[in-house]
Amino acid sequence: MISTSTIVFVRSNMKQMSQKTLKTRTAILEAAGKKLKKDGFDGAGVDGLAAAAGVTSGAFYAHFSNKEDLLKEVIDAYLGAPYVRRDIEGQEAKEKQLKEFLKTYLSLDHCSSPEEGCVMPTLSADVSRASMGVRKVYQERMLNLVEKISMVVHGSPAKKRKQAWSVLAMMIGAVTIGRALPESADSELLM
Amino acid sequence: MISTSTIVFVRSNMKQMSQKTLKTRTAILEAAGKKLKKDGFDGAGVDGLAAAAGVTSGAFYAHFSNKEDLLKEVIDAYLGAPYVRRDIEGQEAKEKQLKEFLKTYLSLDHCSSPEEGCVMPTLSADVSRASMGVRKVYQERMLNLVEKISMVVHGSPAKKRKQAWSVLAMMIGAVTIGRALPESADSELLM
DNA sequence: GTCTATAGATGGATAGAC
DNA sequence: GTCTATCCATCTATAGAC
Repeated sequence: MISTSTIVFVRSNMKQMSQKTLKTRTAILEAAGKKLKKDGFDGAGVDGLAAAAGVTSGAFYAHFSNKEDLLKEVIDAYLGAPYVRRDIEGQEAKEKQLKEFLKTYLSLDHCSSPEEGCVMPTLSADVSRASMGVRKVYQERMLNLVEKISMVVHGSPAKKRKQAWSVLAMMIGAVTIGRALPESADSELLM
Repeated sequence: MISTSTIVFVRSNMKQMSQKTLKTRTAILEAAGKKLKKDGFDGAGVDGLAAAAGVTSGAFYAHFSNKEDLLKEVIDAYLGAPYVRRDIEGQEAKEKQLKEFLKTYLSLDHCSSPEEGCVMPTLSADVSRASMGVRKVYQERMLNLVEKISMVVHGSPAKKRKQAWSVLAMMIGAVTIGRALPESADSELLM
């Protein structure tokens, strides 16, 4: 199976591109991705997204066909990417890692910096208003995450998946609420 | 204590207004609120919000000082309003009502119609980007909900509140995910 | 591939007639 | 209080120079 960090840059339908081109594309993807998470899909303009990467809209449209295309690629590249590692062996070690993961995820730090944080709490509502192409990629990444999380929890296969979905839901909901509340009123909400 | 349905319309800082004025204001609040939930704060324009209530932007600005003011009032009026009733007596009846409530909340129906549904999943991300005034009202309404939910669950007072927050988080997260996924891929996510 | 410049549409908000 | 009309800023996307 191909790793997440690879599939970000190499897709079957992607034309050959030079190292420099790839570098610019990646820079836009990263900087614009942060801005997208911070300001929301409709809150960020293409000019601003491009400027975040130190380029102008002309360069932007050389790499992405439109703003929604960027959203799709951001989700494909970053949704759940850094959080769950596959290389950990043993049930106990996996559970420990999930707990560590949750502790980081449900933290004031994560709430304070949406631009650095997870894609799900900030962009899921935008995905629900986006085209089917975006939602398909979202689904693909989410199912990937669910599969990984369900490998850690207990119960029958169906129960495990259901619980994995619940864990994901709680993560997204908690961070969403934590960010909407003023200051650190969420001390009892987080872990 | 004053009831939610009353506080919607009568606030201490609100000037006296005729029945007709109040009726128009309420119509905008309701119709524009639905549109806000459907399209997001930045996705809905003032013209469109007004048009949803059958008026124009001129009328809109006679009732709300700006778009963010509408967001604040929508949250004040609708966040959690119809879901938890206070008039139910007895622990058992309360638990039963919470279960019924959750069943409705975590349903395909709720996911399919954001404009008719709860404010939290659609507008929380927008609140986190809004001014402190909006976030304060959001906090007020959320604490109100948490208090009601914590009256139903079990454990020590601190534990009860913590669990109430968890329930809320899961509700918001589940509906958010359910709406972002394509079609009914969320059969195992919902209840 | 990236820039500047711009087209064309829409955004929030105000002014003045009624 | 509500309308029409409008100002001005910003938006998405494209065109043409380099």
